[in-house]
Amino acid sequence: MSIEDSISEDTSGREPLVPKAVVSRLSLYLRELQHLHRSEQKTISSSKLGRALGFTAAQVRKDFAYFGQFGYPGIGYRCEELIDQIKKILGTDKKWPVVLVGCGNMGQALLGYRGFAKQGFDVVAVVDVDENVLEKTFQGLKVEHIERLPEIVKRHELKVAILAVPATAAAEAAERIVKSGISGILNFAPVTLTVPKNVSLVEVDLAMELEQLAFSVFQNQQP
Amino acid sequence: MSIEDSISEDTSGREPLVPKAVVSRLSLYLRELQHLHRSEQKTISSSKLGRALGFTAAQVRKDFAYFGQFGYPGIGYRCEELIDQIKKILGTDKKWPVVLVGCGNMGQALLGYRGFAKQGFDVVAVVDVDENVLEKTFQGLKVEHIERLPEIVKRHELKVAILAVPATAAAEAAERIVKSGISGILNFAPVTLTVPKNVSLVEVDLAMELEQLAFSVFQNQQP
DNA sequence: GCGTGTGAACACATTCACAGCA
DNA sequence: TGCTGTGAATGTGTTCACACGC
Repeated sequence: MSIEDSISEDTSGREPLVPKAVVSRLSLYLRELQHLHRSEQKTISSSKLGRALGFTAAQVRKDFAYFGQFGYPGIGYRCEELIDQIKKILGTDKKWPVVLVGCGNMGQALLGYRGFAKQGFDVVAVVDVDENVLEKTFQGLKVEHIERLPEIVKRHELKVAILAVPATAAAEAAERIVKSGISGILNFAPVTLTVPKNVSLVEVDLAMELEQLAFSVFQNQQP
Repeated sequence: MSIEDSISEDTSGREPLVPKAVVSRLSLYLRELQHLHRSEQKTISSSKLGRALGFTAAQVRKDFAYFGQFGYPGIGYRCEELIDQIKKILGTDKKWPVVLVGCGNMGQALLGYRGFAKQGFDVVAVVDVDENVLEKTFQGLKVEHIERLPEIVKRHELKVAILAVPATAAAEAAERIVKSGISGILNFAPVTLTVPKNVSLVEVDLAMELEQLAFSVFQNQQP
């Protein structure tokens, strides 16, 4: 999860700022709604949507209420309409070109992952420093040297980078990314990065997720 | 993050139950402490540890206080000692053998990821249903048919499975996993799984993480 | 002085419960 | 009747501020 606040700088402290927890549920709602939409389901009530995801009906309604009035009393929410609304809120109604930094084991897997494109994220360039992968082509993209990053960012008007290098190389890579003019980093390296506060950061640490699971299993065992 | 509570069933409602947010920070503390330990740093104060991770000193102290008194007034916390304590709390002071379910693109990457082993998680078996990978060997492990799961679980006394199959196959795979006696699933498929409440679930949806990042960038842009 | 542990105060998030609309 | 939108009440998590130990 993001270390930074998900919300814009609180310069004046007046706006009714959306809680970060709400934003993360928005993605879950979107995923479920897209699933319903594919199943030809036209509308859904807050209680059913909540049940599917493990939330209360009140929470579902309140979450949406932060952004406007999308529901129809007596009916519920129209799936397709709500999908569009959430996408607009998240900013994923438009395509996001992204650059992949690091083309090792994890990087190559992310390149092959079809799930990004489905939500509007297109990997349009790949950079690395390792001789072994430089100039090679993966999924139709030739790996360029990380020095090229500034021009790549400009050329594609990139805002977001996916960082998938070894832990030891992460800090330096992050600095290069920031200097290239990127404003958001999805970090897979198990290191706490320091970035300027105008740059957003989301961290995914797979070992940490397993630790959380281990703890949970551990608890449920001796009740 | 887990859909289930990270905490044991609230059967009687008396224990001072640890907030799930605390547990997720525990993993972050651990990562940072291990980093400090490798840098020969013997002790650390709550304020410095907090600053490194973006938390307040009070929060750091309160988090640890849920589990006991680990600090030394005037000194701080001894890194090595605290590492051991946190590992004991998370349950990662012992090795956790895990089974990987799904050996496609993502599964193979996870198999090659060295970060799991570093925290005590060993992938000891791999299962799938796809003819193309069955019987093949990856990272020294031969892919077995998912039907074998029950005996594999028993043989290695497995508690945890990593689920990395395509979305369409996830629900069925999860059911097989549950039936095989596993009590925790780390799910990489972008689907909401339904599991018995004695089974823990942690979800990692990479597209969702990118959505969160997109939103954050989107906000920071028009201030 | 420095730094922990902790009750009390505060801020934030969730749930309740009901008015109002289709 | 069914379901949304929302103020009020509750519950949970975070920060403050200070007593105490090194």
